Amino acid sequence: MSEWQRTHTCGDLRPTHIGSPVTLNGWVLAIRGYPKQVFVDFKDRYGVTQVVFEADDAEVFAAAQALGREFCLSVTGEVRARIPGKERADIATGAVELVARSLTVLNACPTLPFEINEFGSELANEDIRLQYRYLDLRRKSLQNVIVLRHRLCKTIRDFLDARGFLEIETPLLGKSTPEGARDYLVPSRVHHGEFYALPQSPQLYKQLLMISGYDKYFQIARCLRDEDLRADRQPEFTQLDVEMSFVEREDILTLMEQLSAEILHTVHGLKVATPFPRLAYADAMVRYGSDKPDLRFGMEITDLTDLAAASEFPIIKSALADGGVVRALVVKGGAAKYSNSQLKPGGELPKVAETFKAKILLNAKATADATPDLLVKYFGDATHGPVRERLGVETGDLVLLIADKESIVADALGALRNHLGAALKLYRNWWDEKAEYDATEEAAAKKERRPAKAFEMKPEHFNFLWVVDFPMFMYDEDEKRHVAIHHPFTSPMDEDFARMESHPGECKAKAYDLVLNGSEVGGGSIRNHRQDVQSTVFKMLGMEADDAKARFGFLLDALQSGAPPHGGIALGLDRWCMILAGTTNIRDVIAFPKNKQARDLMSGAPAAVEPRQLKDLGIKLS
RNA sequence: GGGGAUGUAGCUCAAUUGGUUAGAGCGCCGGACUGUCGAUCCGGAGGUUGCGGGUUCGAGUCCCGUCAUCCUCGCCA
Repeated sequence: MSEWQRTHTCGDLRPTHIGSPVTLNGWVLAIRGYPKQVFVDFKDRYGVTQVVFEADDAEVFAAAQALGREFCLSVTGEVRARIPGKERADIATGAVELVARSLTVLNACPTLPFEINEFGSELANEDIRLQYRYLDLRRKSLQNVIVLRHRLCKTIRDFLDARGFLEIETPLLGKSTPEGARDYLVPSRVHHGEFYALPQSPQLYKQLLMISGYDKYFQIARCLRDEDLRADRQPEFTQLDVEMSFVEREDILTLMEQLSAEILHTVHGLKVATPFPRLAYADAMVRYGSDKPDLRFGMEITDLTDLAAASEFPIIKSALADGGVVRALVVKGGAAKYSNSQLKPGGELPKVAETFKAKILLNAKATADATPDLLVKYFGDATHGPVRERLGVETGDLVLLIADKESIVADALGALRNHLGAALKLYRNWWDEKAEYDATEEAAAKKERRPAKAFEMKPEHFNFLWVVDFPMFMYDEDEKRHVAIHHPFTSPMDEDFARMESHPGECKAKAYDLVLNGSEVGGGSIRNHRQDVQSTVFKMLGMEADDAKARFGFLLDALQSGAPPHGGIALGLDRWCMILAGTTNIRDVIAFPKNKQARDLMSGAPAAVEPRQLKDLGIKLS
């Protein structure tokens, strides 16, 4: 054993170790120099131990003078009790300290480009932290997330393994199937002019595994999509991919409910109630303006189209004449919370509606002295009463209305509902509550030198919902054809098999989404295991028979070779991690993420390559 | 691809209507301090205000362009 190899971690030492010789390896967190001692807070991912270098040992004392923050060290010495009254209850090793007898600097560290500690000072800009990701990852809170992610994956693997699932790897180099997202392409050196595609998901392979008889499959799979990024989107992301044979929708939903409950229990010690509520897509869109509604708060949307039929108000009249709808949100007690300037065009709320293409956001305050009464103006003398009744308007409420195309009304009111829910604190993210709690509790604990009492999460912080009964197709105005709402391998409902071609807009799919706190955290479907049904779906998506054969011939052939009924789901692991870890930034849950421009700021990827490499590939840049 | 925000010291941020030599905290360097607690006290170094152009007697500040980063809509079967 090398002399520098550790006997314990920086989180291990306790009073029982007093008198023992130990060696610790780790990094310098902080140095406090005195004439007679140097104190070093010594850390690794397990904890922090105070190391003392004493002046009577001239050699180590001199060496300690030269230390800097984030140096990597090996320290050998003796564990001793801290002098009475100097113990610290707030750190695990606080009763003892290590007296250094020898010091090995394993590696020095230059002046830090940013503050690694997240203590007091604000975090540096993300781009500089991404550039030095290896330093940023030394931050305790990032380490916690990385550990949580491991715990999540381990829980999933154990859960599925215990139920007979096999984890099977599928290829990274596959065939481009230009339906849906853009593929990342990989040029073939052996076959000039030909390309592999990196998988957007293992969808086809897992279906083929079902056909091969591996009836319970899962994979924690990397998926790649060459699309523009968002705060919650990376070019490569991870899915828990699951597929089962001889199952129906309920089997998948039940399994995922059990898995979700198991995850919450293992990761956060919470017991969430199952089964999860279910909501039909159509209801979700009308009542919440979203296919992934956040049900931690109410504020449902109310349809007023029928009552608006006689309206003479120009905006409503023209919207209805164009086949549109009129729907409203009631903000309880909102009349006093939103000023007229926040409500007029360009104000806070209309801006939200405008983002989602709504031409105008109508409002009406229900106050005792409201003159003119805008609901009368919008709906007329005869109808404003029934409108008021249906909305349940009370004095002090604010009514927000949009009259427009149905999809616009749903999107805009759905966005407004989310905006209002956040602005009026109708729901709280657990991490926001925790931040408030920590700000007071940790400060108090620090002052009193006691361990901070941990914030307690509740099962109610995690609101699960299934959205089911999605439509099969959606007409794409730009492409002038139907596109699959889920994906083209999804099975229509049994009763819709026969009318896919005659009434595509009315067909529903055996698809389902798992929603957690207003985030889509999973999506799946029962697949087409009959070749004729699959062929019809392709046809409906505008694929000619030979086109379908060229792209998916292997699947169509396989479906005729004893394909069992099958279905599955994919959970967005990164998003799960975000919600469990309490962040809205996907980069916080990935060890080495890309930035918004899909660049790795640390390595510099993507980057130009040697002309020789291009020549090998037969590629000329224009 | 559209909209928005930001860019000033190693880091986080100031700098009045366009007006002296661009400041502070943290970090860094040096010193002090007999047990500290991600210290404290004293001193010091550190800037082509992202880059390029323009307006002006004078630009961190105004204008044009450009680059970078983030947020957002489109997009993401």
